[in-house]
Amino acid sequence: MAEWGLQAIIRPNQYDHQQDDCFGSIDIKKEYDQALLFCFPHLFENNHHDYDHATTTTNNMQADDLNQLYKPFYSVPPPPAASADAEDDIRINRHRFHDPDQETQRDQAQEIKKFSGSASNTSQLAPKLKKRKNQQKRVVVQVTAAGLSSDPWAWRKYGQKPIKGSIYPRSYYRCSSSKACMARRQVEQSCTDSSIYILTYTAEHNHPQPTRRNSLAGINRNRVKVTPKSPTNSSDFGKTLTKSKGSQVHSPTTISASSSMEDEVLQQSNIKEETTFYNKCDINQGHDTMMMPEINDEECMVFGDDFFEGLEDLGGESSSYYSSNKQFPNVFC
DNA sequence: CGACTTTGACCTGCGC
DNA sequence: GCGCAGGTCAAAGTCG
Repeated sequence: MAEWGLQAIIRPNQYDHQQDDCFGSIDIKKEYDQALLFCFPHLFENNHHDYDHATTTTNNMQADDLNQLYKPFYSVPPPPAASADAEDDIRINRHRFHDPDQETQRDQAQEIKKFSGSASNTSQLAPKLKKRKNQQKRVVVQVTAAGLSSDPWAWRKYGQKPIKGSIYPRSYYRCSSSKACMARRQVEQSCTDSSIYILTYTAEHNHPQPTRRNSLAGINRNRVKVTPKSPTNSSDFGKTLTKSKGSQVHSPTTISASSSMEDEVLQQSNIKEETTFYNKCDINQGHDTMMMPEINDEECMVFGDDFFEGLEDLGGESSSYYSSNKQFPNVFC
């Protein structure tokens, strides 16, 4: 993973196993749970009667569990349940749920370690982390193009920046449902696999999930079909980026507007998502697979800051494996 | 007219 | 303090 700042990838159907061996004390399950709740909370709504788990006979999730799960991400009650179809299809490993209070305490402890711990320890074990001081807890999700349009929240773009080390710019979105909502989303395209987009969610929504997206007004604009032109290097791309008014650049932004493939994805998904955003949670036989909505097995990887920090400590061995093989070692699975 | 995208400028944190 | 890089602002233009 030469240029990609994100140093780790994990597949949702694989992280269940052996992650303790791979990542020590890093709680990957926790990150994954958080990401799912953060981005796709409706997956957890009123579906407890359908939750399934391959290794237990208990299918019921207590209401208290759900309340606990929502705490970190909602200041208001969750919206009504998703469609019955979605309910039928959703399968969630109950063992992935966790106690957010414990999580909060652990996060705080980690933060304390991170910023007030021994400098010698951290500097020796890992390269200096370039973290913004006010950086909030964030959740990183990898999705494909379809996954981009599967987000039920209404996002409004407020900026785009070329990112050092990446040939693709990063787009910045804020929640447009409510002006007071501090939720943010960053979208950038993976350097190693242009079909993968990295979504980074920060802050949390302070309002219920919209039943309809109110951000569709601009989604059909700029539908000038231009063959995506992959920039050859960062500097070239930067020029293109800043001079591209009127000409589309293949970027996380224009992807939603100009790519023909994305056009189709969006047009189809825009229709579907008003009734049901998430109807494809799947279980592979024998595997405990939690599918992101409308995202295939290969399309979704979720992880958080703690995860990356742990990997940095590991020296990037795992990430180099992915960059060279585009596959995940079994040790991740 | 309202909501959107685009994009240059500006702000802020961090390393040196 | 300076420079770099990430993040945000806001004006301008577009679209339904």
